[in-house]
Amino acid sequence: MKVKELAMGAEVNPDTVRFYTREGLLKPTRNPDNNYQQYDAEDLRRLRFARKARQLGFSLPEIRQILEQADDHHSPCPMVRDVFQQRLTEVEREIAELQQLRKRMTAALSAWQAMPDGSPDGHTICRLIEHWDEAAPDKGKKE
Amino acid sequence: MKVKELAMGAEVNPDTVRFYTREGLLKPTRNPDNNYQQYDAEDLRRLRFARKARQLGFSLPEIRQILEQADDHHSPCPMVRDVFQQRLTEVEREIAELQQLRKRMTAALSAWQAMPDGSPDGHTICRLIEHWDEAAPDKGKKE
DNA sequence: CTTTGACCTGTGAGTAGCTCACAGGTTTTA
DNA sequence: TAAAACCTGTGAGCTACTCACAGGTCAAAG
Repeated sequence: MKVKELAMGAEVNPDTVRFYTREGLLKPTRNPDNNYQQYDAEDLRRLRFARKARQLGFSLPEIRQILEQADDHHSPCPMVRDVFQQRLTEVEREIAELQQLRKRMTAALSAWQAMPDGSPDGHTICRLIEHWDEAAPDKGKKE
Repeated sequence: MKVKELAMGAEVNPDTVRFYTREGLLKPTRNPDNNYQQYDAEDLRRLRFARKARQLGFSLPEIRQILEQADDHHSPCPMVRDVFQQRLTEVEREIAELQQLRKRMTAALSAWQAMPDGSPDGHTICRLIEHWDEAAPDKGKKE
């Protein structure tokens, strides 16, 4: 298979195929006639695997590690479980953080309803922002 | 004020001060003796403003625009309200997306409880991932 | 058989918002 | 007076792609 064929087979951008190849996730051979990359069914499996793993939140280095373990005939599954658990924890942290942010934002919005716009006066730029955490006293210590 | 002093005043990394200066958010003068950047109270206000706006999810270009409007003696507040509303919408979309992801992840995790690890056999790399969306039939079409 | 268009190649830049590293100049402290 | 701490600008690194570029290759149409 050539780049575009592989890309279509996994429904990704051909540039992504090239990128993954550069990154060492795919290891095509070469057609000695024209120097084109030659991918096979195994590469298609790897690419599809990589895409699914990405959707599950694995990073490219993690995916590369998993593929390398599989290449060495070790089961990558224990590692997959492990990394996956960590990712889940992190996703939950991100959700909590965003919900916190949304809370602060809606609080700020409703506090702003009552506030006039005002022009910059050399001391303040826009009161809405400069005083938003007083209006929404939920301390947003990020991270 | 010099870079580090301003940075401490707003509790940011000195490199962030330099970066914001490069980006045109801060406009220090120069000390002709040694060519050092000279910041004043106005810059401190701008920097603090920028940091608060970042916490609220404004991008640097947006913040620059707001500051420029204020420099022109126009009230930036209507724009602030507008961009802010958009950001809130986006934050809510991000939350929904992450919750969707978490749902898929927890579904996958519980499906994996029952599955053995297995070694790569030339057809599969790690069943956990390759079959995860069959186990968790919630189609995750990522936008 | 030649042209045209679609494909291939590698490389480098762009995305956001910093953060860090580097090499060299200045100021402060011991 | 010398070391430590700061300043300067510039450039790279982080993520996971995506796109642009210049030049080589190949299939079908004229």
